[in-house]
Amino acid sequence: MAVTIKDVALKAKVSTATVSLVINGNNRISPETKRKVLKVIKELDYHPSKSARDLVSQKTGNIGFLLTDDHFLRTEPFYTRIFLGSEFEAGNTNYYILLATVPSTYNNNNSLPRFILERSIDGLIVAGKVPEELLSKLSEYKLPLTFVDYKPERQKYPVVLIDNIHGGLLATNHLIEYGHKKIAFIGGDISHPSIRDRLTGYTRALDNAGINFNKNIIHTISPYPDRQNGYDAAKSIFTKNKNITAVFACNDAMAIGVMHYLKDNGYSIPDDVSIIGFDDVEADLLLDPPLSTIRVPKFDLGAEAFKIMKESIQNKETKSKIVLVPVELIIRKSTRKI
Amino acid sequence: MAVTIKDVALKAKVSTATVSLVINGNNRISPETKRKVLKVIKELDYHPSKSARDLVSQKTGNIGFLLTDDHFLRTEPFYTRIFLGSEFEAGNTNYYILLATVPSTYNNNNSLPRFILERSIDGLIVAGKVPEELLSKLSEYKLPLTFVDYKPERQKYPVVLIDNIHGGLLATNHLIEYGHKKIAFIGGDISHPSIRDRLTGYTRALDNAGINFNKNIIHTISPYPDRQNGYDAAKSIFTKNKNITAVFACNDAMAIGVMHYLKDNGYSIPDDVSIIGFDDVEADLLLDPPLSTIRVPKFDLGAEAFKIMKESIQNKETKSKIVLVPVELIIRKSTRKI
DNA sequence: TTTACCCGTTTAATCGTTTAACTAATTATC
DNA sequence: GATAATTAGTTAAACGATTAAACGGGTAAA
Repeated sequence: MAVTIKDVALKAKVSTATVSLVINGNNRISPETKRKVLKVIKELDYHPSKSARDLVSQKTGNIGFLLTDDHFLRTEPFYTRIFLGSEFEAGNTNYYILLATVPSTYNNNNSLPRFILERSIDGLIVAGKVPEELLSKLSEYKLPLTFVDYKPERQKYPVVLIDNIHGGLLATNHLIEYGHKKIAFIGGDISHPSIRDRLTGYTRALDNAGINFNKNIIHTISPYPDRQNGYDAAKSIFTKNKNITAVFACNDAMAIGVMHYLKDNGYSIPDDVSIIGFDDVEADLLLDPPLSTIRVPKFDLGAEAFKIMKESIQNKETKSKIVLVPVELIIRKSTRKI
Repeated sequence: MAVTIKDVALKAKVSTATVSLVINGNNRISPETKRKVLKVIKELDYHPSKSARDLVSQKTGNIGFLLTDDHFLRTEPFYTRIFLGSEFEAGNTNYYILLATVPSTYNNNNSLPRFILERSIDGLIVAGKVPEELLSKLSEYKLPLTFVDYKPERQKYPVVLIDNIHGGLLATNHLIEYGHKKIAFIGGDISHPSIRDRLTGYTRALDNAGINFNKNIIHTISPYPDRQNGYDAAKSIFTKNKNITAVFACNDAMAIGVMHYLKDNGYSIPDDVSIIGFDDVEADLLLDPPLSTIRVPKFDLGAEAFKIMKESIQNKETKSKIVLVPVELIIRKSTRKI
């Protein structure tokens, strides 16, 4: 059996209360007693039991991390990186992260994750979009929440988001600085907030540079921003417009599709067309040429969400602030000056 | 304040013991009382507190996952995938995974992870190589251990490993079946068990096919199996041997280096040289040509380790069995028949 | 000298469960 | 019909900490 506070108290000839007070740095204890107790603690290699502490303090030292199963399992490790960022940040603290997934089809018949029902978390990080039903059930608990990469409708909690507008601005500015004027935008579903924001950055950059906005070279009707849709979008844009010199794709997957289309049709990258993506997925470096892009620090998103969660637990306040995590322009070989 | 067992007992007009017995499926309780209690539980939406249960049962329902900090943070997400595999498998059970990293320079002055000292795990999964000092400190606790992708010296615990020998066999057989006889092996430090095993698979396959083992086309002196070393190894082998038709690289990183060397020197892949790697990293698909390889199911490694951990907690036995997780041959475009 | 206060420590309740030991009522056994 | 065995439930201790309240001795103020 492990060493308990009683063993320490006995050996130090004090009460368990005294030991507890020493451990918790209470200054009511005389230096002498404190020294004596600490000595015994060291001798016995005593460490307080977390279970016992949890019960009496009505805290758990755990923070939940919630996402939908499809986000957890999808091939491109976006949300799992965020999760690892939270894990990393938690490693520097006294908290542990507990992970749970909910079905993306979550409805009122589904039950909440076990860690909520059993009260084994002090706060919850929600990553990515989750069903509305889940949110309303969640709000019945007085649990501190923090959202990351998703801003719920009626937002009353802290939210950590990618600075998509700035990213769109950076990418487009980069192309403009390289002398490009005919810059196509290739995006997915425009109703998705992050894609909308990236487009906003794009138009803002054009505006700032006094370049005319040409809606013929803007593609925002793909249902999902994947490689195939990037390929198709490039086809539809490039067959109708002959003098495009640069493309800003709303993410790397689409950018890769665009690259494939261009290669298949005799364009050379970046000699004929410059191209920049968004995300900075691992594969970018292996492409030919390596893809310039906007780096999204997924790890940082998770770390930031954790920090905010920790704060809002400790401050007992639920401010609804929005934190934008900065992105970074990564220049590789797929863009060139003209 | 949350609903407790007392609230249920009060409302159901029974003792808390009865409620507890009902929850835990004890058959001493009459169907009638059971129904009554369950009804109240549902009405009050009662869920037992994990903290309280943990304390009294002297279990925690948590399993620790331990690895060194450099393994956690390294770019190629090998161990984090294993971790996610364990997380995934845990999601199907009543366990949570707690993550902790230790410095790769761990020595006796470092303390053990908090979750061990505070007794907040029921078992520990150790992923990858960890310092010997850590292991000996660990063994002072009566904690069930399971190792994954690492077999400690004096192994007394279950170990989950990649079936490297079979992988080497599969890769080499594939090349042999495609008609190759002059097959180079490009590996890193041979003292590393997994590289040694892959080489063993290679030699065994040659043996089975009655092909002579030619040590001039075997490269096992690179300190670390990365891309640059792959490039250099290819240079050293190909400048001295002219009639190599295929390469088995001990991992994909080296294989990519080999591909670069071959391209830089006018070889065409797979027309002049077939090449196969090992690991199946995401980038393989984006290479030109896409790389044939041996798929290592990292996720499965973690899941398997978790399953074994769970079993050995429940069976209270510490068998020292070795589980080999099967690998899979993935044929893409970098290998061809001659 | 009495009263009040401070200081350092202890006492004892508490957190929310589980479970061994007990009890009372019913049923079975001889 | 007396006793034993079974059944269904309760009582109370325990898990290992924290912490409000109580305590007693010493000192300072009245």
